[in-house]
Amino acid sequence: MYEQLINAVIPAGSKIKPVELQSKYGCSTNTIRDTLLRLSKIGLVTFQMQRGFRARETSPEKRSDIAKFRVLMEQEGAALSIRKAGLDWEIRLNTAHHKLSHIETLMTKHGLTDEHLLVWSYAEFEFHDALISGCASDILIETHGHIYAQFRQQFVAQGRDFGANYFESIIHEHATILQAALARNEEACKQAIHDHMKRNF
Amino acid sequence: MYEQLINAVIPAGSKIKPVELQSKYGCSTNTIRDTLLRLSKIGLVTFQMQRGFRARETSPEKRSDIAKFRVLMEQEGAALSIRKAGLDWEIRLNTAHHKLSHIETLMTKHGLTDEHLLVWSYAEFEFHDALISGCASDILIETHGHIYAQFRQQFVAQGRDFGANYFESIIHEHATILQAALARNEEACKQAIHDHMKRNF
DNA sequence: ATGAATAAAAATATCAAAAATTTTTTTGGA
DNA sequence: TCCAAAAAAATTTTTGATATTTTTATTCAT
Repeated sequence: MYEQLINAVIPAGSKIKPVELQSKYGCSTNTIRDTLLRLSKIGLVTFQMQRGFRARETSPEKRSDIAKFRVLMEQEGAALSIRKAGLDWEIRLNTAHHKLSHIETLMTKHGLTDEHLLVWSYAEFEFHDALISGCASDILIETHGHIYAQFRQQFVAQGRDFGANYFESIIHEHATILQAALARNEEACKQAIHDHMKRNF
Repeated sequence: MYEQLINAVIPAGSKIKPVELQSKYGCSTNTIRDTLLRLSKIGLVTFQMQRGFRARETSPEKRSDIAKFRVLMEQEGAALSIRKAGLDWEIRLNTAHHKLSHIETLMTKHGLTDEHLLVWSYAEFEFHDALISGCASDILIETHGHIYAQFRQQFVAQGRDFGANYFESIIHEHATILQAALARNEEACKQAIHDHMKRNF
C-alpha cells in the first residue's frame, strides 16, 4: 500500500479523499488514511486535523524554497563529511557516483523511458545521500531524505521536459561535486552543490 | 487525544504499545496508532513498518546532534530574515521577546513550577520562531518547529536541573540575539545563536 | 548444552461500520 | 436578490473485531 501510494501521481494541491482511492487500491479507507499519515511525515502530502489530506501544492516559489533548502542541507552535510569522514565515506561516494554515472551515460545514448527515469532518480538520491553520509548527523540525513522526496515530487508535478543536453550538464555537475568532495575542498564542493541546484531557484 | 499524548512523558527509547495506552487514555488502539503516526511526523516518536513505535532515544550524541541542527536552522533563518524581512518581522520579534522576557523575569523571582516551565517553553519557541519568521521559507520554518520539539523532548527526558543562574544566562542570551537581529547584524546574530546553544553541544 | 524447527503468544495491520465533524445545499425571510 | 438558519450530504474520526505478522516460548534432534 505504502509503496503504491508513494509513487502515485496526484494533481498538486488537490484534496485526497480516502473514499475515492479505496476502490482504486482495493483496501479500506482506514488503510489509506494510515498510509497518508505516513506520507505526511515525508512531506509528500499535507494533513490538517478534521479536514483531511491534500497533495502538496506546487508553485515556482515552493520549488525555489525546496531547492534552496536542499542546498543548505547538502552544503552542510558535505562540508561536515569532508571535515570528519574517513575512507568508508570516500568509497561509498565513489561507488554511488559510478553507479549514477553509468545510468546517466545509458540515458543519453538511449531514450528516456519512465522506467529509466525512476532508476536514475534512485541512483541520484543515493549519490547525494552518500555525499552527506559522513556528516555524523542523523537528523541532517533524515531531513535531507524528506526534502529530496519533495524535490522529486515537485519535479514530476511540473511535468518538466528534459532538454537534450539536460543530462549532459547534470553528468558534469555530479562529477564536479565528486571531485571537490574527494579533494576535501569544502568551498569548491559547496560551490558545486550550489551550481548543481541553481537552475531550480 | 493528540494534545494528551504530545505532552505524555514516556521513557526514552522504550517501546510504545497501543494496547497498554488504551486503558490509560480511554480510547481504542487504533486512535492511539493514528495519533502516534502524527507524532512521528514531528519526530517525537519513531515508527517502523510492522514493528510499531518507540519513544525517541536520548543520548549525549543525539542531544548534540539536535542542538547543532537547531543552530543551523536558526542561523540560516535569522540571516535570511535580517536580509529580507521588514517592519512586521521586527515588531513580531520584539513582541515575542517582550513576552518571553516577562516570563523569564517572573521565573527568577518566584520558583520554577512545572506550569511555569511549560509556559516558558511556549514563549521561548515563539521567540525563536519569530526570529526566523521573516526568512520566507516555509520548509525552514516547519523543520525548525520539528527540531525544536525534539530539542524540548530531549531536554525534559534528561531531567535536567536548572541551576540558579541558568535563567539569568538565558535572559542575557536572548537579549543579545534580539539586539543583533534588530541591528541587522548577520554575523553577530549568528554568533549569538551559536553561543545560546553551545552548552548543549 | 546447542540450535534449528515448530507451536503459542503477543503485537501490528486491516477492515467495515458507527459516531462526530465539516462542508454543501436548501429553505425562508428581509 | 441576498443573507442567515436549518437540513442534508459528504468527509473525517473513532471503534471493536478480524487477519496478518512478528516475537517469544517450547520441542526435539544433534
